[in-house]
Amino acid sequence: MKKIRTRFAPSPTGYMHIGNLRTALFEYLIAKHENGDFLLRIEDTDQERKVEGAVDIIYETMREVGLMHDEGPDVGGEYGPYVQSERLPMYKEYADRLVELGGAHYCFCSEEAVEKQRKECELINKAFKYDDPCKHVSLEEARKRIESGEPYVVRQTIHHDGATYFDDEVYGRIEVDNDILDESVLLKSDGYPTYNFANIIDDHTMGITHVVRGNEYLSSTPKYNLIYQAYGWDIPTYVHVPPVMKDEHQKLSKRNGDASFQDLVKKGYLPQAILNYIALLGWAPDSEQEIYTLQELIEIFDIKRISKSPAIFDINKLTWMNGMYLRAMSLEEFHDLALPYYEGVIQSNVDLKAVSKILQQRVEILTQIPEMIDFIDSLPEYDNAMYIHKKMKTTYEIALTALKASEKALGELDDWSSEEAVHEVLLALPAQLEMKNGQVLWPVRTAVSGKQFTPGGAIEIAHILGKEETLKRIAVGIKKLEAEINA
RNA sequence: GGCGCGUUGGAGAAACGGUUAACUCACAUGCCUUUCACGCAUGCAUUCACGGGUUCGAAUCCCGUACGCGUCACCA
Repeated sequence: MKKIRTRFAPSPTGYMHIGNLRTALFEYLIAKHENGDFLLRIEDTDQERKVEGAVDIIYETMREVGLMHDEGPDVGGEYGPYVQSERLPMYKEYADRLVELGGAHYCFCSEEAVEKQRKECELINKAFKYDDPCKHVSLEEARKRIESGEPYVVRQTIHHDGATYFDDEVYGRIEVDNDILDESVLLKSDGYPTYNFANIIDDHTMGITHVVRGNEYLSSTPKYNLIYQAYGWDIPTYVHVPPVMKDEHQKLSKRNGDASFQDLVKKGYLPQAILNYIALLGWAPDSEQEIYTLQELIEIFDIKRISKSPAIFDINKLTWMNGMYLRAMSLEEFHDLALPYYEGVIQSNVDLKAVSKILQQRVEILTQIPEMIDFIDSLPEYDNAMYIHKKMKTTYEIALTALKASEKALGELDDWSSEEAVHEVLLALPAQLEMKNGQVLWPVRTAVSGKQFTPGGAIEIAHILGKEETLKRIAVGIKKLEAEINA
């Protein structure tokens, strides 16, 4: 059996679209599942849409996500060059050959002439199909006109009888009448190939066995097959994949302002979690497992389980999954990731590792960190009502008693190096005061944090803040409560 | 408009003609617990867009309808 070869062929637009990334993932998985090759090809035939630095974003994304290509512009390979703009002479050669084979012809029509016909079609609400007078120009004459410098394009020649079909791995057999196929431009007048053509030539000459792409190409695929046939080439295996949607009507796209891969990373999502999540969009494993490493995906990926219908991107589930990844890693790994988010919000001298420890179990996306820990540097203004907690059964009086007792007990504790010591001191209080744990700990937590919700409880927070700061905040609490009660 | 494709709960989805339609997210409730979160447990589609048909039996096969999406560029 032939070695499977797939390719990811993005245009350098400066934006790594989530849908494109998923296509790349599928291409990678299809190849690697069979120990095949995965290559990267840059499709930059549209000179007008070229964006500076866009190719680097592609490399960067692929690296971050672990989709390493075996061949490509940066790593080389036997089938190069891997950038379409560097393959120009080749397309011209193949185009000429296709003309000789009868699969295409030279066309000298002006864009205006084509446009005129298109308008007419639109008027009568008919699908546009260019009726090209140049089809009847003899090859000899055409060559003469080219020789004389007349601008031209190479246009596909289609015999409008019969039907063409192909078997897609996902959608099954697709059949269309040749009669509706438009004879589109293969080689533009600037000498660049169109996507239609470049793709075919590149995929064939690079030995691509599985063409994976969005299902918007489903209806034009028969046209491409006609070209393969004209050359006498084997038609590749087609894997058309359903789109990734923003909602039930719109695809995920930059135009809609939807998040790109880079945007998501910036928002605090992990590349691995993103990859894991998108693997499950439009594809489902034969298992109930949700969390997969890339290696596991390679092992279980099966083209047959790719879905035909669109999938809506659900940031909610990605967020959940990201939290799973965060919690599954070691404290050290998490700490390294969290560190940049402490920058500027924690200036005081606290044990950041201890902060990471309480955060790891609660953070879902990294960017949530700043607002979770903003109370560490300075005690926020807070309402006394926060001391009242129904479930904890606290009142102002109870809270005041608890704080006073805590102030005294903690004041006598000198060794704050371990959390255990603080734990021991505070947990000795409820018995002494004949209170429930929560009646002591809730007020303390409130006093030291000034927040409704905090990562970690009274003990962890007090330990992180240290003796001086903790006592200072408890004193503030006592003062506030006394004022409240006397009022 | 022609052609192509799709339609299982709020989202991702399983099911490959055979009893009560998996599982995950979300949501709700309870337990655990010093808050939140984690974790655990329970609930959440008498029904698979709709209408016919085939069959002893259909989400699964066939036909039609509706709705949605794609495509119809010297963009990819």
